[in-house]
Amino acid sequence: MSLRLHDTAARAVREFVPLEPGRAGVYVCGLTVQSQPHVGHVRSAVNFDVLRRWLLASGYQVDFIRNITDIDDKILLKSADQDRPWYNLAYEMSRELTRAYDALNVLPPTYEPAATGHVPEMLQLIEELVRDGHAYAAEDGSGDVYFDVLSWPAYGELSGQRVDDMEAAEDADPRGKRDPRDFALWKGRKDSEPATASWPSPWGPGRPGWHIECSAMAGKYLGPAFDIHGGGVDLRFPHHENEQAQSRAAGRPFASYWLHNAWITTAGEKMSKSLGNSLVVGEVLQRVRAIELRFYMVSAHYRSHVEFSFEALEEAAAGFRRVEGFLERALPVDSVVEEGAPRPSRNPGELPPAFVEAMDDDLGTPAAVGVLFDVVREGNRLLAAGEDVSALAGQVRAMLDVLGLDPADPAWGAAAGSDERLTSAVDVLVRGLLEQRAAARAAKDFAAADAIRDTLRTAGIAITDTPDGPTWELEQ
RNA sequence: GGUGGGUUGGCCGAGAGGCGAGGCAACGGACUGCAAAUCCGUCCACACGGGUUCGAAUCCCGUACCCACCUCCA
Repeated sequence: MSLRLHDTAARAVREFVPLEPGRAGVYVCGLTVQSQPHVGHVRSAVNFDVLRRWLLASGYQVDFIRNITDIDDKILLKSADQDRPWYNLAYEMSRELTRAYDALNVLPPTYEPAATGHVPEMLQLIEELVRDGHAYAAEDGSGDVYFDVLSWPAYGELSGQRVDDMEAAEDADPRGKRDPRDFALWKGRKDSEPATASWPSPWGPGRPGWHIECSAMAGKYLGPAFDIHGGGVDLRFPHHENEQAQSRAAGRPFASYWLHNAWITTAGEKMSKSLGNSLVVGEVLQRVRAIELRFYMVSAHYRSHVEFSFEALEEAAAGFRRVEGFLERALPVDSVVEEGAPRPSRNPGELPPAFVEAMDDDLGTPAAVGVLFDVVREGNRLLAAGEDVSALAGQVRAMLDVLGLDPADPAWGAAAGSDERLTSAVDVLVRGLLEQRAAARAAKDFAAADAIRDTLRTAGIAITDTPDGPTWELEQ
C-alpha cells in the first residue's frame, strides 16, 4: 500500500498521487516572526518535517517550501512598543525560530521565502485578480485592495462553510469593503506606520495583506499547481481558504492536498502570548533534551490535540531512553564514531513492514513508535541471550531516522552542547575511580565501592555494571 | 447561529465491528555483593442511556461535558 494522507478539503484520507511521479511539492505555512517560538509552533514544524522525511524515505524528490511572514500588523505593533524598527524585531525572531528548528532537528526547507522579498510577485497576482473582477481597490481612498468574496462562488469550500452562514468580521473597521467578508490583499499605508513598512504599488504605497504572500510564493517556487499544502488547524480558515480562493480565482489550481496539524494546548487552552501561557521552546529545552521533546511530539498523531505537561513529556523521555539504551548496547560507541566506518544501516528497505504500513496510513507515528518499541524489546531480549542484534539495531536506526530521532545524527550534537574534549577528560577521571571501585569490590569492601558510586552519582554520573565491566554516562 | 474535532486503564496515548497497540508508573520474579540496566510475569480500559448485530470502544439514535474555527493565530 502506498501513502495515504488526510486531506482537509476532502475531509477524508486519500491516496497520495503526486502531480509528477517521483516528485512532491510541499508548501508549509511558517510563522509570523513577531515573538519567540513556543512548543506549539515547533510541533507544526516537526509534524511536517516527519511528512517530508517520510516522502524522502519513500523515494520522492521533495521540494519543501516554508515561508516566513516578516511584515504584518503584529510585528508593526510590537516593534513600535519596543521602540525599534519592525525589521529588526522580525529578523531577530526569525533567527530564534531557526535556532528552535535546528535544535529539534527539523531539516532546513528547500527554501524559506520571506514575504517582504516577494512584493512584486504579490502585486502581479493582485493585478490579475483586479483585472478579472475578483478584487477591487477600496473606494474610500485608503489604498486598500480587497478580494471580492462574492465573486468566487467556491469560496468556503476548503473549510466547509457557506458564505451566508459566516459571521461578519467585527474587529476590523469595514473601511472600503463592499462586503464585510471581503479580505485585504493589499493594505494602503497609514500615516502612523513607518515608511520602511511600505512598498510602491499601482494603488499607492502600502504593504501586503496576510494571505496573498503564500499564494504568491507557493506559485513562484512550486508552480501554479503543487501537491501538498500544510499548516496548523487554525489556518484552515481564513488563511488557507483565502489562499485557495485568490489563487484559483487567478487561474492557478493550487494545492492538491491540504494537511493540518492539531494544537498543543496547555491547561486546556491553546498557547498564546496574550494568555501568558506559552511555553517558549528555549525554556522547555532547559528541562528536557531536544530529542526528547521531539519524541514526545512524534508520539502523538499530528491531527490529535496534545495536552502539554511536563509530566507526560518526562514519561515520554523515559521511554525514549529505553530506545537509546538499546542502541548504545547494540552498537558499541566506537563503531558509530569511527571515521570512515560505514554507519549502521539507515536504509529504508530495512524498515519493518508494520512501520511502513503505519507511516503510509496518514503518517501514523503513534503506531510507528509502537513498532519501534516492539523491535527494541526483541533486541533487548536477544541481547540478554547474547545473540547478534545488528539487524534489529539497523532497523531501529532506520526508523528513528525517518522520525528525525536518530541519536547519532550529528544534528543533536551541537544542540546538546556536548564537547568531546570535556567528555574525554571526564572519562579519564571516572575510569580512575572505577578502578578503585573494582579493587574495593574485589576486596569485598562494598561500603567503599558504593561510596565511589554515590560520589559519581552526586556528580550526575551513572554507573552501570555489565559483563564487560562498568560503563558510565551522564544522567539525563 | 454555522463548521469541524474530542471524551479510552493510575498517567500518556493508539485503534475504528471479532485476533485484547505501545510507553510511563506500580507490583512479583530472574540477574546483581547491593543497585542500575535488561529480561519474564501481573495490571483486560473505552463519558452516559438506549438500539443494531451471533459479536460494539468501534455502527445508529439520544444525552452530558470539553475543545477549535467563523477574517490576529502553528
